[in-house]
Amino acid sequence: MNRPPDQDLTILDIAREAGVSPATVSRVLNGTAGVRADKAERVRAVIARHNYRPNPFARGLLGQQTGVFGVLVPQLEDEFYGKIVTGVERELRREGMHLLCSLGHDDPGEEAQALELFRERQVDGLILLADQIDDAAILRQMEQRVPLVLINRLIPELEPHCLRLDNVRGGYDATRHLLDLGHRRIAHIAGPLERPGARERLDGYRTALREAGLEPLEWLVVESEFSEDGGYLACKRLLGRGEFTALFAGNDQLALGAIAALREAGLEVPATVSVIGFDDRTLARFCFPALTTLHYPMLEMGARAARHLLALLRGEGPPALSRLRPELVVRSSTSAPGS
Amino acid sequence: MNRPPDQDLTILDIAREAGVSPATVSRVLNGTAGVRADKAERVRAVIARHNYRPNPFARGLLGQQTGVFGVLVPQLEDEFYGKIVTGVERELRREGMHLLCSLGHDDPGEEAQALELFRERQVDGLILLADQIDDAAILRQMEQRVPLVLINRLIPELEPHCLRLDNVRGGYDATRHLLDLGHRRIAHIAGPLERPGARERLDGYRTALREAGLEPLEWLVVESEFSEDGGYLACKRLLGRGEFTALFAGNDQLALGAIAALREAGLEVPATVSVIGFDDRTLARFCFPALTTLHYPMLEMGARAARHLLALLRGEGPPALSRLRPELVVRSSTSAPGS
DNA sequence: CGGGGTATTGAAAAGGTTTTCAATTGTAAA
DNA sequence: TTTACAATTGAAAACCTTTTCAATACCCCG
Repeated sequence: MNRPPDQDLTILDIAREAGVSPATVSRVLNGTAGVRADKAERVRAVIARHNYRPNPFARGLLGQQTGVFGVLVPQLEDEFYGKIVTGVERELRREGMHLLCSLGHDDPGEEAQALELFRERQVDGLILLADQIDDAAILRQMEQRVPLVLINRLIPELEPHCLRLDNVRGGYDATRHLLDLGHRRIAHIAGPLERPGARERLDGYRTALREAGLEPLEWLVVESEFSEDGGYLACKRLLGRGEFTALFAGNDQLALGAIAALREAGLEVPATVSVIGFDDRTLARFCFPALTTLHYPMLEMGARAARHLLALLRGEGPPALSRLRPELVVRSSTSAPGS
Repeated sequence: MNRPPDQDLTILDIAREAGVSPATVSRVLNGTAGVRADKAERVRAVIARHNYRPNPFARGLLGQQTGVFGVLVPQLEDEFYGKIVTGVERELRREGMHLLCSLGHDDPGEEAQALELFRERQVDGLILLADQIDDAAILRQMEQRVPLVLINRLIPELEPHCLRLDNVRGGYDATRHLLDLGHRRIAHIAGPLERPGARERLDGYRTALREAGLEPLEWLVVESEFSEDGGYLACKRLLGRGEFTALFAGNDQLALGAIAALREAGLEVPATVSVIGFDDRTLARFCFPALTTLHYPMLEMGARAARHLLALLRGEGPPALSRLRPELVVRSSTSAPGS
């Protein structure tokens, strides 16, 4: 059923065997213009018999669609991005599309290189997960009329194609969970605030506090890069500033670092301090104590990006996409204060 | 410095501006045949000025190199494969090569599809991490004269291009570590034994035992798929069979499942039973107790595969590659018996 | 200065598809 | 039966590069 194609047949061979001109075969292949039904059927039969597929290079040379999508992610060492790519791939495979994969390594130059690559290779569409490169460079891509979807980034001009997590909601839910448990003094380790995602989570945190009648205290918030070491150091800073019974970390790695710092300070998690993370990486399930966190639906995010792109390609206009919502996963790192 | 190319210049434009024929430009580009030094210099200057790059589709159409490598991995949800791909990408990027990425989803049909894709797209080389497809299908690829590297798989005909971890050694080192701690009754949860890697780890285990003057006991070994649930069930089976003070799990996930089962049975790790894993995924560092394990150098494996392929492409013949050696990482899940 | 050879160079073909444009066929109306 | 159109179809050009083959330029020697 998945027989390899007979050697390398060209459209000429198919045309000859079907008794038509190559132009007609092409028309059947692309569904363009009118080909008389009986003739089309005959051509289709020959195509199927030999499992013929047009040479992608000849097509590309004419500026046609290439059947390849470009995907840019910062890296693949973190399962986070791997899962997103997996989500993308599953959807695309179904449509017979392929994936040209590039890593940005958190470097604006490499991200730009990747875009250049994608242009040169005439990809049919782009899925970008790039923090470093500036809006202008991305917009320039758009002028090449390549459909494009951004993940975790907002460019106002491209808003309908920006797929994001509802981070405000996530920050709110995380904080709310701690409030519901009875915590009143809740610290927050934010990710780098130049990142919109980190800012949004902070916003959600503040909103939840205010809604509970608490004024957010400046000294309870520290900023850190998204890493375990960062979390460790940030938590130490917090501990030096005053007391708190709960901590909302901007992501799971920060949470792990923070837990290490708390443990080192002789504080028990969650007995003395509750900790909640964000993203729900695999290790959140296995670390000790197992981390309460907000689940980032990575596969789903990738799948949506792919479907969005396919829709654009078909000229369907972007699907109305609500922002994806993170989901609270309660494990063992949070509890009522002093329990 | 990384200026995008001026619109889309063709080799004709370059030729005209340099006052030579397109054939000469082509020769300069590819370093073929003799072009008089001064002329070559002039051409190079024009190429550089416009940052011209030949159209990859026109090249592909002529059966030339495409500058793209195919990479097939089972999936990307597990950081394991993501890290390998990252290692590959880093090396390739340096050479200006790109990555067509396909997932096999542990399905022989999808793996075959991927190979077909790679053939159709005329990739310059292949890096395969595929367990399901049979040797013959892979060897058939080889007849297309595409350089190819296999990771974690041995096909005798392709031996010089098979890049593997020294699993026997790993199994030996793991068991030896437990023996050195003073354990005598050491159980093993093996991965699926139709996988060579799993068999090799088992071999290493047995060798170490024999070397220590212990006869491997059949009932101390169970087989399981590589998953947490599998580890949990396998460990329960072991517990039903008799007593042991240490357990060597075929990989980290198995170890985690086993630890859950041990905990459920009221046995402490490592106080009552020591557990050692394999691979050293991120979670091994963070789970509780932190897992002693053998580190699989994933980035290095990917990087070597890429360098190997590049060497083949340059016709250098395969680098003499010793099998990569896993490294023991001692954490908190192992200790002397009864301590 | 002529001959033989080598080193450079360019013209043209090839590679497989799509698309334009003109030609042909078929159909319906007169 | 003829005319006017629309529906199909095919020939040929175009896309951009590499490579073959023949031609030209250059060099050294006699």
